[in-house]
Formats: sequence, structure tokens, C-alpha cells
Amino acid sequence: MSNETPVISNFIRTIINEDLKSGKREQVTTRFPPEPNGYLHIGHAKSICLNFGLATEYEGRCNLRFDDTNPVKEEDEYVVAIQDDVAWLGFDWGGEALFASDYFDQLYAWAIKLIKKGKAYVDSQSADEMRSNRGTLTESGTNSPYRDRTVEENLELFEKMKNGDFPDGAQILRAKIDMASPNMNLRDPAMYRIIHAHHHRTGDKWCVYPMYDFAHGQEDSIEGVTHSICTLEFEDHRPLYDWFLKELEIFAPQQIEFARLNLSYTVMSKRKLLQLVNEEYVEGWDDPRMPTISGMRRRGYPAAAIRQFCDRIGVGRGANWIDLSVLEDCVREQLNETAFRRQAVLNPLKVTITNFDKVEMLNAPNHPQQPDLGSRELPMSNELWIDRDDFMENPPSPKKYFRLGPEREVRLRNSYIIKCDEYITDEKGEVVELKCSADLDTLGKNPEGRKVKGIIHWVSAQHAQKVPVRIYDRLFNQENPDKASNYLEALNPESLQLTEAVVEPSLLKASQGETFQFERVGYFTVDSKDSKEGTPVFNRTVTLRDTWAKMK
RNA sequence: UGGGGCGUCGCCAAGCGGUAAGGCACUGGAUUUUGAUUCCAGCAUUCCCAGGUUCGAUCCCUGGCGCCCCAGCCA
Repeated sequence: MSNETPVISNFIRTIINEDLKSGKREQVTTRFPPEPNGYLHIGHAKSICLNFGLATEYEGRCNLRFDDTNPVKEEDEYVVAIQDDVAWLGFDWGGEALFASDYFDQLYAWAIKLIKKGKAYVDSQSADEMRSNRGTLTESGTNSPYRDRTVEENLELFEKMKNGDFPDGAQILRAKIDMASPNMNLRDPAMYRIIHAHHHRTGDKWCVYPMYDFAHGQEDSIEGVTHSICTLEFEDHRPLYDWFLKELEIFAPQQIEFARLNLSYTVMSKRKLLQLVNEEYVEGWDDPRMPTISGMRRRGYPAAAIRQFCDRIGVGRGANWIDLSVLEDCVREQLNETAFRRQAVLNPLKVTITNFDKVEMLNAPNHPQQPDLGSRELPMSNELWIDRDDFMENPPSPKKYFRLGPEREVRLRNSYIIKCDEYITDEKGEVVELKCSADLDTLGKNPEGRKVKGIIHWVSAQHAQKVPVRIYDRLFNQENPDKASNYLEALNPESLQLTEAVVEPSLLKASQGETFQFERVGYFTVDSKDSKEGTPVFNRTVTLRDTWAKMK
């Protein structure tokens, strides 16, 4: 059952193939390096699939490494959630997760090495002074008055920084490169800053913490990463990444940048996702409307669908904007293969079968295309619920409209053909009940002499079970929420609608996380938080493709 | 206007001097007790534009145009 898109080449594979062929590398080691300051989202999934996928393909390894260099933003809750999500996605980092904080001693020693080489200095300027001396995009910066301190002075000051002799922001360790560089990242970038904060792993051991730029390449180097894959905005950092490695004279991984994912009708920045959670626009990181891995999992998206999506969208260096429907299609494609079929009615209309006076246990397959998946019992009786959308008082021609109308015939899914003899309306003119007669000779076979094209789903009223259903829609109603003056204004007020459905009795036994196709309606997944044994709550995962709706 | 990138079908994306892969979407048509699924067929004489090199250019050169990223003691 390999319905995942076949892998096609991309520029990263090309680079790796060349490196292997030229002998520059003998094997492939990659890494996925999240900062534990939030939950993983679909954009991370792209990176995860890329990095772990490459490792699998080239029989190398991919490390899971937490880039925990900023104690004020990072928490253990995220460390746990991230590992959970990567594993759920189906990837294995072979052993224990790694942490940048495990390398703090080495990083500190390397900082001292650079000071001794005269390549780093302690600056006593304030953040504001540093900013104004950095210059602009078109004007070069100005050297710090502290730039030429002696090695001894720098060593002593850095030691004091480490010992906690200074308050936050009082001193900073900078690389001595070039304040006139057209690349802003090379204008004496910060290496170590003072932060008196409790670190989730090292506790209060440190009051100086390395900056991303001084940490990342060295972390890669320590781990023997051959290809360090990151997103495009780090491209300008690459000369700096290479500079540290060269000055430190240590193994040099190669940084390769690719374009990050943009998905329509969603936001991807962790800052914004955090705000949605903190200000309760959603019910948490795993709210089924969130573009997080955990949200999608709870919504019922299979991991295989997310992997397929990542394969399908490819990897490139140009800005790309993927439509949400591409993801939804992957979800449908996976679920179509595996989900058991059931009958459920979301908007019930009563039907009485006038010539049917018993309860009959019908047998219905769990999956019409896969008999191996077995079947279940489906009770049929003289009072049914059908969907209101399946009846029209004044339907268009039978060639255009296959469903029920006065005098029209329709197949009850997995059951008999019925004909609408009469419909009853209330004082307001609203249809409240249909009186139909069944053709008792049509169970499991077609009638002779006529074709009945329409098929509708139904549930026996006396056997029907009521269950809560949550109808989810896109979280934002603008294609690019960031285009709005404030992305919060683009929130879709109808992204969640609570309702109920009447379902066939077998559904009461559904377990948490299980996904069903409610035939002709969509895929629904038993919520893993709010469902209890025997009382499932259903999340609508995704609708079925609906060409009829498009025709209308 | 400094630097770094990118520009191939509606959306992704291969190709890297030899005459435009593939996927998704879309359009027909077949099958179907889900207007679902599945199936089969169609879908860029053209690669941002203009010059140049070449027997030959999407691929090389030059000049335009358009878009993205960079001035955190964030990552």
C-alpha cells in the first residue's frame, strides 16, 4: 500500500550525492534542532521529514537536538511534547535526545580560545549603544570603544561575566570581525550574553549563555553533522557559521538552506501560536484547529498524511505558498484507505416507511473496497432519520438531482430502495416528515426495469444514538492572515461549531483516536481528550470531496 | 539605495548546453448501493523580459524587471 508520492530529486540530494561521490563525506548525518519554546507545527514537519528522510535514504543518522540556549523562553513541557510529536510522525532519533546545554562547558572553552586568539572581546556598551553603533543596511558601523581591550582584560571580564559579577546586559562577549561588513551578521556579532535565569536543564549553573550563532555550528560540529539543513533566513548567517568553525579549527559541517513552508489560512510563527494559546483564542496547543502536529493528530490527521504532504510539496529555495486543500487531500487519501465506514446523520429529518413493520438486522461492510476489513450489523426499522439535505420539495430534473423528492425513488445505503409517497409540513411550511414505501425486493440487488441512481445515508430512529460532534473549519478566513493589519482580525469566528449527530449504534464502541468515514459526509475522529468509554465525542477531521456542492 | 537569495503550467517541482519529468488542481469519459473511491484520456512549441555566445540555451554571458530575507544582548 505505497500511496505516498514517489521521491523526486531536489537540490539537497544533489549536493549530498556530490559530496559522497567526491569523497568530501563518507556518510550522512543530519539533525532536527528545535528550540523548546513552543509546540511543533506543520512547518517543522517539513523540516523533520526532510532531515529524517535524508538520514533514512542515505542510511545515515538524524539527531534530535534541542537548541536550548535561551533559558528565559524554554520549558520542559515543550521538550516532552516535541519528542512525542517527532515519534508520532514516525521518526526515530536512535537513542537519547541531545541538548545544546550539554555542550555549554565546551562552548565556554571555545569562547576563551577565541579571546586568546584575539578574535573575541568583551564589550561594555549598552544594548542601545551597540544598536546605534551597528550602522544601517547602507552605512557601516562604528567600532566599539572597548574593541581593543587586551586578551588578559577580556579573559578577566569574561570570567567575571560567568561568575555572575555583572547584572544582565552589563557586558557582552563579541566576535571581532568587521564593523564595516555589508553583511550585518559579521559586524562583531554577540557570542555570549549575561542572563541570570534558571535553565530547564542546567539550573543555576550558568549566568552566561551562548547566542544561536556561536552555538549552532559548534553543536553540529560536535555531533559530526555533515549537512546542517535550515531555513533560508539563516543564509546570511552562513559566513559567520563558517567563520567560527574555521577560527576554532574544528570539524566543519555544511549549512544548507531551504525555503520554509507557507500554508494558506494559517499562521506559522511560534509567537503567534503562543498568543492564540495564551489568550485563549483556541483551547490549547493541541486544539484541533491549530496547525500544530499535536492539533492535527487530535483532529484525526494520520501521520502518514503529514508525511505524504511533505513529500508532495517538495523542497526548494523559492518562496512558496501551499494551499490548505493540498494537506486536506493527503488526509483524505490516507483515511480513504483505512477508515471504517459508518452511517451518521447530522441534520435529521424523520422518515416513516409505511410498509415496513419490523426490525431487521442488516449487514454492512466496514469498507466496500476492502472486504477483508469485515462488516457490522446495521439495524433497520420503520422509522428512520435521513439528512435534510437529501430531500427537496421541488427538486430539479432527475438527471441533475439524484436525491429524494415527491414521488422520487432513492436507495437507502446498505438497505432497500424507497419511494417518497407523501411529505408532511408544519404550520411554518417546513418539511417535518416523509412517508415512504420500500421496495422489499431490492435488498442487495437492483430492481428490474428501472435504475435508481440516488443513494442516501440513514439511521434507524429507535436505534439511533446521539453524540456530540465538533465541526471544525479553517482557523482563519483570510488566505494570508499576516496580510491583515492584525492577524487576529482574520480569525474565522466559525472555526468551531458544536452540534450533535444521530449515529448507528456500533459507533458507541469507538475508542479514542479512532477515525471513521461517515458515509457521504466526511471523516470523523473520536476526540482523545473529551471522549469517555461508551460516550464518544467526534471531531470532524475533513469532509469528503463534494463535486455536487461544487456544481451548485 | 549595502549585502544575500529567488523567478519553469492555477499551486508545488524536476531539468543544469541537445531540443520542457512528475505530483496536486482542472477538463472530458468509464465503473460504482458513498454525486466518495477507482480507472482511462487531455492539460507549458515554451521556461520573468531584452540582447549576446553557440550548429543548438530553460540551462552560459550582459543588461533590465519583479519578489523574498538581513540593522535581537531571539532562534
